[in-house]
Amino acid sequence: MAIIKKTYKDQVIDHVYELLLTGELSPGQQLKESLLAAQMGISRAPIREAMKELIMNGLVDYRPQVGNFIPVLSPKEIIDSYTTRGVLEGYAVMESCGNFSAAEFDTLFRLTEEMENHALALNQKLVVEVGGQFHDLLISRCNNLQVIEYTNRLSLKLHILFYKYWATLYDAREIGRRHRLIAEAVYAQEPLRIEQVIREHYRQSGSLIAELRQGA
Amino acid sequence: MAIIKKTYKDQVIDHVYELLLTGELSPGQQLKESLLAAQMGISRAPIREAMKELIMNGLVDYRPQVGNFIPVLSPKEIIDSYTTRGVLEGYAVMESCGNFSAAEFDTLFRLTEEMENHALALNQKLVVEVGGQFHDLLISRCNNLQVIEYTNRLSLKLHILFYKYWATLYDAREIGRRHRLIAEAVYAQEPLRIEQVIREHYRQSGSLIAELRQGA
DNA sequence: CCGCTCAGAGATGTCGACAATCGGCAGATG
DNA sequence: CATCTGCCGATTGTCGACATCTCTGAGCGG
Repeated sequence: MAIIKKTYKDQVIDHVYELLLTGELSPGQQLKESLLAAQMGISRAPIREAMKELIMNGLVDYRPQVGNFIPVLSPKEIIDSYTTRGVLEGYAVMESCGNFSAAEFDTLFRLTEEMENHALALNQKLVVEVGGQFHDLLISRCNNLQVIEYTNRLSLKLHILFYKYWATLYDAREIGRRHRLIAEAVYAQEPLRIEQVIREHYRQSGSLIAELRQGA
Repeated sequence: MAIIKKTYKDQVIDHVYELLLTGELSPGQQLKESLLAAQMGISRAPIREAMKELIMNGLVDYRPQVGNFIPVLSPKEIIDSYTTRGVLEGYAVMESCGNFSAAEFDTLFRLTEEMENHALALNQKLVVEVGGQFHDLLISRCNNLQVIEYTNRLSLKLHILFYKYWATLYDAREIGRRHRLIAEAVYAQEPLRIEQVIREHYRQSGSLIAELRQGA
């Protein structure tokens, strides 16, 4: 078993993730170091450490001498972030599409079906979870660690900030159709098509989320 | 005039950049907080703040409970980093190639010639500087801030870590040829060709630097 | 009524000291 | 001689207090 060391800083990060996912923190809100420190019963030092990491991942906006804020992303910024993820993930998969085994191709298609089924059953939590597995598998064969690092950073940021919108983005059929498109392109091992379809997927998802967020 | 306030943290960052560029810090070496604090006459707190930012930009490797180290990049990691920059920059330019003015196209070709001339005159410092202007101009028309942010981060990291290799990467003719290829692709406004040529440029540059570093 | 000044509150920035943890070395043990 | 164990020095992790900066709004003058 892998033992994991949890420094205070890491616990703070997890705590803020929770606050964001549960909606206790809203965009634009300030994250006050003293308040967080008091709530968690620790000093401000590890809070500040955690803030730096959150800033690095784009989950917190930092204004010098003023404070840390939950970012308020404009529609364009949302689309840009998703588009960028599409660029990175598209490249990662394109570059590594020859590394997949037959079993992994099968898994891709199986996950697609699972997602569609969970969506039909309106089990949105499982849709998101399986969706995560799908994309994790997609980039798992890429050995360009730099690309993977940036991809994962963006992925985390978008997951935390827009988790709640995922469930209602597409209906069940559309979810299946979209991911089948990706899986088929990867299976066909056509680099250009892979990049194109993944980029398009994220660009459209970003646009939809931007609209949803606008309406809300 | 824009007034800029230099917090200690920012000064520490600049200081470490200097140490890296002048070679006073070598890959693998540890950056001890106490030592840096003593040398700069400040406490460890702003040092730690600066470390976080350096870590975020990939200029420092962080090992929990152990310390901060100048990264030792393997040849593959060097190539991966340059490849990733090519992917990001390629997309940025491809996506914004329609936004350039006629004057900016002219500038691109002019900078290319300047680089070649400086290279012929063996003025390597100016080659690097004009090269920076060339690439800054290339991505200046991109309005996807997320892509620009990642591109600039990677750009900074590679600049600081491999500045000293740039000068001897290519001979003068090759520098001219390579950048003319890029400028022409942008001028032609052919998206696919732009991405392809920029990716290839960085992939090859990364490979060469990896070899040079190996030999040294 | 509008705009400026400036003091106060509250936030971040910095400090020096203490605690927790890691890596290596000496010595014990088989 | 090889290996394990426990200690030791050094470095990072955390703390509470103080310094400095920003924002706000009350008061004043035009």
